[in-house]
Amino acid sequence: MTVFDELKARGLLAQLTDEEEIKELVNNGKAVFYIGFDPTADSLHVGHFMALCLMKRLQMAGNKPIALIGGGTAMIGDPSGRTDMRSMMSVETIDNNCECFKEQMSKFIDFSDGKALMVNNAEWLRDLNYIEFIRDIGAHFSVNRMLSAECYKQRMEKGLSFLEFNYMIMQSYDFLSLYERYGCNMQFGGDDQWSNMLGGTELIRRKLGKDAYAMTINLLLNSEGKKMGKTQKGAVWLDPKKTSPYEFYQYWRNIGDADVLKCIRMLTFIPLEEIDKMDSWEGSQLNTAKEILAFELTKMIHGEEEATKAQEAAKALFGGSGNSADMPTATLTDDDFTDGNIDILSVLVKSGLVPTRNEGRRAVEQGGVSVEGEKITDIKAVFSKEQLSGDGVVVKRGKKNFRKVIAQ
RNA sequence: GGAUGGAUUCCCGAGUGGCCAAAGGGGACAGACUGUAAAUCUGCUGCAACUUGCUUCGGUGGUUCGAAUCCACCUCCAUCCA
Repeated sequence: MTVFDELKARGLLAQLTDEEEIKELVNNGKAVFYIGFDPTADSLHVGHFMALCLMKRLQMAGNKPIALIGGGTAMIGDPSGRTDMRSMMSVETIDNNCECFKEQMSKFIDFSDGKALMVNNAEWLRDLNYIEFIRDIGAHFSVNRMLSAECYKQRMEKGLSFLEFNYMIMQSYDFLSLYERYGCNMQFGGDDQWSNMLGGTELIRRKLGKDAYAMTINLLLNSEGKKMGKTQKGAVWLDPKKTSPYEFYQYWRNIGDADVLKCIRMLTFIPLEEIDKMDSWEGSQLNTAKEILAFELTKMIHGEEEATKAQEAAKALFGGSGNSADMPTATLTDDDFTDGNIDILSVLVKSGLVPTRNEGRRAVEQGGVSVEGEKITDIKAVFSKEQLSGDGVVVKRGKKNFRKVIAQ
């Protein structure tokens, strides 16, 4: 099976400027393509992961990826898919984020021997001369046309600043620059980037009279049409310091039935034949599929060892088997005890299971807290230091949140 | 630059002098049911104490025994006119 067909079969492809041409280039390893990443945070998240996978797949097929870090475009902020304006980031934050991105990407994509490139568009964007730029590039854009783009339409209701309006032009200019500098002939990205990407292919045609291509991949949406990879606490990060391997594992383990197979197809490298077999699974059998998904992804991001640990911890908690050594742990120090004792609310707060004592109180009152499997019903329950020493105790809030608490 | 409307707790949105920690909905959280899913039902949703304090309604001052509610100024946003 060719790369192109595989991408298609996995349901990744969304829109393409020229299917035949792209197929040809990609299958023969002749594509030099770029994917842009805006450094809006100090870690990549699940949303970026799809793009990284795509890069990897194409790289394996002999194509050359360029990871473009948007140190320049981040100065503006992409209005696509947003209803409000992005808050402006300082140059220092942006530069710091760029560094973090670089490091994470290097773990995933092979940049050795020029097999892939990583460039930062700050290089050519930040020093642009306004007048020269608008004469040279701006002249090729029609405002009427830009306004009709879907990404701006949404913002016409809430308001769109001139700053953000320029984002499309910047991204188009990126493509042109990469074409000129590195012979980059393709741009890939999330489907929400479609209009920005078309801007680039058109600019290249107008400016250089050359053809360049664009292709978008489907955004990872759940069955309700919402972007995946977000929780109430925010994005699911790839950085283990921001989202622990266990939390990462749990995110996928808890995915809805309707979304499991789609995710396996789109995100993992499991051969399609195997995935097709899972297609007939239903009911509680899907639970196995979820386990596979969670394990595979955790393995890809955090390595096999961490993935196994996360799985063991999950089994220990939910299945009652497996060992508890790898559970998330909270350590209490002497300062946390008064007269050698600590009350349940303090335990909950100190272990990070609840943010405030009020919430802890509520959790206990509603019967959501247990220690070593024993439900706590009294808000005033107290534990002595001795009880928490040694191996510690497992404290649970709700069904899925727990922490091993150990006194030092 | 001018006119008008607006800014309320995570979000939407009621509240126009005391009965307001603030209706209703959404979301989140907890419980029941389950398959660590979905749907449904119940509870709950500022902080802390345990029935009492404290902090909140864009910002700063003011009026008042008392303000989210009235006044002044400021900031920001939207719409229309230039």
